[in-house]
Amino acid sequence: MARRKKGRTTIADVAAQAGVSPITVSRALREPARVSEALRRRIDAAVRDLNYVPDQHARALASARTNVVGVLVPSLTNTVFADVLRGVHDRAEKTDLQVQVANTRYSPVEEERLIRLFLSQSPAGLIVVGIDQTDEAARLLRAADLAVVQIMELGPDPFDMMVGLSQFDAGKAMTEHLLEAGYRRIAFLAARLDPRSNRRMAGYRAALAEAGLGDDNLIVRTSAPSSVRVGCELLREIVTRRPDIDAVFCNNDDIALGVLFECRRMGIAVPERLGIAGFNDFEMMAAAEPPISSVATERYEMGVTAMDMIAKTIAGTPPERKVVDLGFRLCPRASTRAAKPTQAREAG
Amino acid sequence: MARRKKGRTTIADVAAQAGVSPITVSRALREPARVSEALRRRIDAAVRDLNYVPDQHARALASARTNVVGVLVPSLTNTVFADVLRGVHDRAEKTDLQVQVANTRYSPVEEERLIRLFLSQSPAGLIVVGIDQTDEAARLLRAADLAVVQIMELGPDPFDMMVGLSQFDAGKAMTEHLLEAGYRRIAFLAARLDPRSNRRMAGYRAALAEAGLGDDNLIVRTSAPSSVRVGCELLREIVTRRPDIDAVFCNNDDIALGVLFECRRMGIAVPERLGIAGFNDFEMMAAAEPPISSVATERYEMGVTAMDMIAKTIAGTPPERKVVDLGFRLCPRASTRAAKPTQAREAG
DNA sequence: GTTTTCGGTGATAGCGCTAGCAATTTGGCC
DNA sequence: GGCCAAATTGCTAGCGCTATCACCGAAAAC
Repeated sequence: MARRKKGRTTIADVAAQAGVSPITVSRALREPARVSEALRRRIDAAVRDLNYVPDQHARALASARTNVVGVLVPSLTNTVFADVLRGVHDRAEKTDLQVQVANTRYSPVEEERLIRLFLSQSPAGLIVVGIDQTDEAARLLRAADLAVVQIMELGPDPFDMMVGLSQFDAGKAMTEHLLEAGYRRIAFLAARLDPRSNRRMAGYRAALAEAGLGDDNLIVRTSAPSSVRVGCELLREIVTRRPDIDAVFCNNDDIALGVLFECRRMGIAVPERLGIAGFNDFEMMAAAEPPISSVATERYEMGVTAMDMIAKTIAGTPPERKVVDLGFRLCPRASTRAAKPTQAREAG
Repeated sequence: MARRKKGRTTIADVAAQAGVSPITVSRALREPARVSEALRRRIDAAVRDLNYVPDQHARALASARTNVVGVLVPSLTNTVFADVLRGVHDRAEKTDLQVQVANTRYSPVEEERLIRLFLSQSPAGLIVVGIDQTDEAARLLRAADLAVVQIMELGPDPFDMMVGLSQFDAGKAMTEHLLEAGYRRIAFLAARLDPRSNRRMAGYRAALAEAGLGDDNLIVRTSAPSSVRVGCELLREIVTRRPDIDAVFCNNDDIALGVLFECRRMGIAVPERLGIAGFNDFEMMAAAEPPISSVATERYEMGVTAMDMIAKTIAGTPPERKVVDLGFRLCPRASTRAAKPTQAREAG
């Protein structure tokens, strides 16, 4: 919308009011330590008096640096990323950093395009999800001189910083929990598999293999995006294909919820006849009837930490640890409390 | 992150390559119609050749206008707003507009602060939720020369543009559905009430009053933010206080889900002993057992439309209709199919 | 044929800020 | 008391782009 910003209060106005040169005001604002106490006070007063707000565009143009942190997420509706974004925004609010979100739609190619787009605007930092960027995207990020944080999972050879958890370990831990609860024929239900789901599934496979119970016929997936309805459908599919299963490990809570509803519809007793486990530990899992076991992850904290690492890096005091493992928390609930006691380990 | 953008390809590089002046390139990019066909082609080729990306900061500084659209939402985790934001982002992607999201945390004061902050950066447009801004915020928005869209609900005297639905009508419609289904003692359960919830509740009250069934003792609320667990608690509270209720209209789907789970725990038959209705029509409602009645709203479409209105306004071709009613859709399901047939209307 | 119009293009002058260096002041030291 | 280093402040010159006005040639009008 056109319009000269006629009235805009500029740094020159502040300088005049404080009786100093504009550049001194600029410094007082950016590096207070380099300006004498007396001037700093006069300048601060003038800034407040005039209600001065620096023009980010002029600042960016002159300094070739911005206060924008780009965040590339695979989905804007998935609660998992909404939680992360809340953390990112909350932490950003305490700084003068601006958050710019973009949606990669789970496509590495789209992600690369967006990384290029962001880099052309010299952001102060970039937050990307996971470790499966395209080779070219990885090259660009490594070459770029900015703060980059990879979130949601951990991996070797980070571009720069990293905060997440081992999806493999988490998937394995839940599977081991099911085994210990006495379940033996544990299916894995998943909708469209993103890289993190894949690693959770790998954890599931590893646990079953170690118990001598591996069986790829127990895995059911679909290419549809995840939803409660898909959970219903996946349950129908697995009980048709393998009526002998005694538990399902759902790749996420939406699916687990759908499974629970479908069990109710089909008259399958949970947890006696079928154990149900989810992943993410959405709030509803504990409130369900029966409460559904899940794996809690520190999503909000992940967003906060990622932003914190970037803020610290920009401030010139990079975080001590460049890779942070936020872990996960197994939340066993009634949905996996099988009749049989813990005679686990003895394999089946 | 310091660093001169040394290599940056500028408009001058493009101009040189195309053999024209920089200003002509600038025009070719912004108002292609004003440049001759021949030059436009040469310039487009040069842009592609050099991989030129305009510097948004320089552009903003020189023109005193930006391509930023601010979006102020009350919550970043509420799925309702996540849906809207997805629409906003999707539509923004087709333009060169950038989306800047901020969280008001349901506080009008915080909203006013953020509006001030945004306005100081002369955004191209602003999307705000609802019609309950502070007087000062309203004054600022009316005075500002930019595209403003109010979303989620409708009301008299819009600042500029508006896209939403009548929350009152939606609340009333669902209540009338419950009455027609034969329910007579219909409770209203709500967590922290935002202005839109309040208007839905007003619709509920109006419908009951018209049926001669009004009774404020049927309303239960809490100041806690909404969640499934809160739904469980609210159900316990209402059945203790009023064991005679035969249906609950939940202010949103989270609560409805909690109610369903708690009914199961307490052995209350749904829909025979108790009808359950929610609001928003989240995907899980149709998949639940029994499927839960709800009111669907066009949240994604609302985000798309709001952004579209802004894009059109900025392009100089404002939308024909400045106020768009996207309506709602009643989704009756098994959870409100009471035993008694439709002998409604006759009041009770 | 001259003037008016006008589509198309270019030259100039900043937008508000900061990098880089110069100038000035202060303080410490012999 | 003079000199150098450090601390403090200011000047100059843009960052990359666009608003504004000026210009030019060709079609339209007289």
